[in-house]
Amino acid sequence: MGRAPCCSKVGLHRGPWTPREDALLTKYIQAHGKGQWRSLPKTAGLLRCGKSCRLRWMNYLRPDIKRGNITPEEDDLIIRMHSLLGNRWSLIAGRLPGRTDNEIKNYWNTHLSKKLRNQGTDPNTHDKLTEAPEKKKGRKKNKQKSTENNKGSEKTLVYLPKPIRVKALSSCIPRTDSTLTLDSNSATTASTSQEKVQSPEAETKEVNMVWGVSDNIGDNGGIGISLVKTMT
DNA sequence: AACGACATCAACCGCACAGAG
DNA sequence: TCTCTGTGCGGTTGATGTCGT
Repeated sequence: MGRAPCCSKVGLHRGPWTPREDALLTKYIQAHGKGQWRSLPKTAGLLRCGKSCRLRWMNYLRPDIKRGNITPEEDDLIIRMHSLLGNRWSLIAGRLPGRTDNEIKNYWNTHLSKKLRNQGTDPNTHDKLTEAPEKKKGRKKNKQKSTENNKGSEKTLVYLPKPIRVKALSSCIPRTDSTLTLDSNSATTASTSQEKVQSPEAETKEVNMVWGVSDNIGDNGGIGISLVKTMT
């Protein structure tokens, strides 16, 4: 918003989408399918850049989108997935039917990181904070940016594996939102060599547990994650 | 009621990867 | 092998809503 455009977007509409633009985009995708984002705006009659169209569709217009009302179960799942995967929002979103990476990212930044901090857990490392959780009385005076928040936890440096792209993720981990049931034991497993998360959602009902995580970067750059569950 | 501070979230950006030529 | 194009991701911004004084 405040930055210079990455490509020539002179004459293109920016900012919030209007219902008319939404309708145009939806209509076009319903008729032609998604893809070809670059040329889509032109053919659909939209004065937007392709990226913007894609984002709008993926995050808000897709018919299978479920917005708001994140359940405590989803809450818990997000937290555990984040402890395993870090800020790999798209991977986390892939495990939450109808949720988008953007929504989860926002939800994490606004709610969950705060919640964890109040519980005395470092939202970045998921370790126990040494200092007492900050007591919030009313609203804070100084607005802290997320980057500054990260600097605050500079005591314990944790080297999470560098976020990697998982090739053809959509085909490996179906985002068909029917594959995951939060409270069932028949959870899906990611069965690729690059990403293997052993159905943490299967244990959502366990309350007092500790997850030990060891991330191994494989030879092919993939992540091997092994979970060690310890009941407390 | 008015104002300022803070919270939320939609949208943007740059970067990296994959595939085609 | 290199370049170009399309796509997807994570980080960040800023408009707007909400709350406290």
